[in-house]
This record gives sequence, C-alpha cells and structure tokens, in this order.
Amino acid sequence: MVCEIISEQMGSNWGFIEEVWRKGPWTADEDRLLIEYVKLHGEGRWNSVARLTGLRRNGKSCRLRWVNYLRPDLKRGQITPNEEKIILELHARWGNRWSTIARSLPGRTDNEIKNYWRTHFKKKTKNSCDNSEKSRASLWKRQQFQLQQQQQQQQIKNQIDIKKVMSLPTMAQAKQEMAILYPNIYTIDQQDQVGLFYSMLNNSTSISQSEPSSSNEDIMWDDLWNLDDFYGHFINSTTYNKTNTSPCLQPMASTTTPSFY
DNA sequence: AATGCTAGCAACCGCGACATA
DNA sequence: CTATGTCGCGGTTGCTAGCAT
Repeated sequence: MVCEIISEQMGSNWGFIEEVWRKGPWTADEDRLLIEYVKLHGEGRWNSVARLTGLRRNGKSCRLRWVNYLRPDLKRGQITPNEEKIILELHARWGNRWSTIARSLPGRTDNEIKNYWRTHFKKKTKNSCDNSEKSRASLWKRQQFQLQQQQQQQQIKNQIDIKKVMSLPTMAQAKQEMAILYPNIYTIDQQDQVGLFYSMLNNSTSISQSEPSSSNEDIMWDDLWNLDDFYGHFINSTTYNKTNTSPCLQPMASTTTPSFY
C-alpha cells in the first residue's frame, strides 16, 4: 500500500544510503518474517529486525505488530462482559493508563482496550473551552503521577475511608467523618471538595438506580470519566499535610470548583 | 445502485523514561 | 555527566466494512 520515503538521510549526493521504511498494513510474508525473527532472537532489539530479516519495517512498527497482533498468547475475539466490567473498574481507578489496565486482562493489549473504551464509552468531545480545561487538568495529572505511585499504599487506605464517608446518608455526616479520619490534614478547602464529591456521587447513584435510558447512560459514563479526574485530584490533596503550602496542592485553585467536563 | 455516515480496529506518531557507552 | 539508542505509552489517524438514505 503506502511505501514512504523516510527523510532520515540528508541526500544521496552526500553519500548516505537512502532508507525506505514500509508503512501501512502488514502482509502475511512480513508477519512470517517477524515471527521467525522472534523465534530465533526473542523479543526485543526491534531495530535489528530490519537488518537481520530484510523486513523493510522500522523497529517501532515491528514491536507494535508483535505486541498487538502476533504474540501467541493473545486472546482474540470480543471483549467479554466480565472483561468489560474489569475494564470499567480499572479505568475508574487508573484512568487512561491502558497498559496498566491491560496487565490485569491476560491476552488483551493496551491498544485493544483503548480502542474498546473509545468506541464504547468515551463521550464525543465537547466544545473547545471544555477541551482547554481538560488539557490543563491532564497536564496536572501527569505531573502528579509520580507522586501518586510513591504514596499508593496510603491512597488505597484513603479510598476505603472515602467510600465509607460517601456511604453516609448526609453530607454533614460525611464531612464530620472526614474530620475524624483526617484530623491533621482535613482542611476547609477539602470540606468543599467532599461536599462536591458527595453530591456528584449521589447524583450518579440515583441515576443508576433509575430505569436505564440512553441519555442517562451517557450521563453515567460522563460521570465515570469525570470521576476519575476529580477523584485523582481529591485523593492527591488528602495525602498532603495541610502545612504543606506547595502550589501543586491546588492545581485548579484558580477555579473554585473542580472542573466537570 | 450510488452515496454518505459511522463503528471498529490496525497502525502511526510524538514524547518521555531508561539503559548503556 | 552527556549523548545516543531502545523501548513503552497514550493519543491520534486512516482504512474498511456495514448500514442508512
């Protein structure tokens, strides 16, 4: 199909060999060559594939083809309802960390799960204003990710506590419980967050209890999608001591409420 | 039958992390 | 410490089949 000249060379008049990588769909012959390469040399050293097999594909393309399509342990076919449930649960927890989610689904690839999610659950993009807001939130999330990993153990405990709090019948009780659980770190600012989070959670709960309709399902998926962003924000905040006044504690501080897209 | 639209999926791209020289 | 190579990840693009008009 497409055979594109990659401009990694500076021109044949300078004596560089013109390198041509094939792009587009893989042929059966190319697959066969790649499988033979992996049988002989194992996975890895993907940039050697072209040199050792004559395949005109770059290393990245070879790796992707192997990982997403040729690996013998791949499970083909439709995502099962049970797998779907796992994807939903893990996405609520991890967000768009597809490779992390894929590790819990043997035989499924991150690409497959990502495509499945986008096809089945992701709402269509909203207006550009929302997008810029989301970009900022995404940037902030990336910055916080490393910190999150370090404090993961603590967070798990926090999540359990928060679920407990959110199951309380009134917002006032929820706030009170938070003050008991986190007397040293529970700030006024976070009281607002608890209130917002509590409201949002109860809204989505009431929706899910009603007779499902397509519009309500849309709202639910929106909530799941948004819950991840806000939940991450909230959890991060709760893991800091209130004496820490670092600006990163208030990533969306200029907006008085978290952004629900 | 022709055309347009959409969902599903494979593949590509850009970037960052990590390893090694 | 720096440069370079390699790998992995998430976002995006583009092709195709199926369906609607």
